[in-house]
Amino acid sequence: MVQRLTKAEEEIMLVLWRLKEAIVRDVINNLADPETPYTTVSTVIRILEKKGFVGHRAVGTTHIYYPLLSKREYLKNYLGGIVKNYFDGSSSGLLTFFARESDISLDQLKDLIGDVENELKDENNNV
Amino acid sequence: MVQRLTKAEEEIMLVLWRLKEAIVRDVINNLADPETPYTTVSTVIRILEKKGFVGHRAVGTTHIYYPLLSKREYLKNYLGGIVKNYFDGSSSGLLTFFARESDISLDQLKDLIGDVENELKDENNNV
DNA sequence: CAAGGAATACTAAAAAAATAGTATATCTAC
DNA sequence: GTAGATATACTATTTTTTTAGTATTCCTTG
Repeated sequence: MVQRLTKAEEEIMLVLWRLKEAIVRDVINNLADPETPYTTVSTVIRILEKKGFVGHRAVGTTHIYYPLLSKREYLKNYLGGIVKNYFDGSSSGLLTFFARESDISLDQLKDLIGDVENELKDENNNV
Repeated sequence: MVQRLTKAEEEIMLVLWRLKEAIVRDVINNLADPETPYTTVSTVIRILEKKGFVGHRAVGTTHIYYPLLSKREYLKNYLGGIVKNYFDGSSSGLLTFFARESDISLDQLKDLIGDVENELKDENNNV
């Protein structure tokens, strides 16, 4: 099972997921604090690489980093853990909580279900 | 904004949320590993207390601990952070992802929406 | 080809988290 | 009231995370 990202790791992974691939400089430019020292970011990326979250290919002297674990896969695990720990493993438990606590309105919720319904149908037809 | 729980803290908070209140021994007995040394658990609880997640009242020499932050409140923040970071702040984004990736079926989803709808209506009538 | 710039590697150290031992206080049972 | 059990406080160590400085390599440009 994939381990959880730390705060610093998460921020960097979010950038990598967004950019698909990036050199350290790109990552820094996309952080909340672009003043973060180069070496700080570089270190965290190398830790991510050691943990298997990130890979790289070398182009000359620079490394182009990219996620080895997709955001989707990570999220699936992450949310799965939350469902397991906070909702007794009940997916519908999370959904109910979410519907009630989020700022989403009932109408939006209904519309959304329609969308989801359509998407799921499409997916089924494709298989 | 409430900070995120660490792994060890989370496991203990989940027990406290479940038991409503507990002494250290009760917490230990409800951990995945009930062999965890007393002092280890005690230390984490005292850290949780320092951070404001937990309070206690003394009865003789023992402390009865209880959550100061409800599971609901914590989850709201926690999921809110996930929505913000992973779904561009879009609640419906999480919902769609969740509906597609979880093992919940479309029919279950529809039933569930009905339930949520009813619950939301009830809540509105009460206000 | 030498100087400067840009990149990563190496190293390190502070801070936080996780784990746990020892000391001390207090209740209980005799 | 003393022995034993039980509880927390205090202290400490290891590991992980976070942050960042210095060294080195390599490309580029004049």
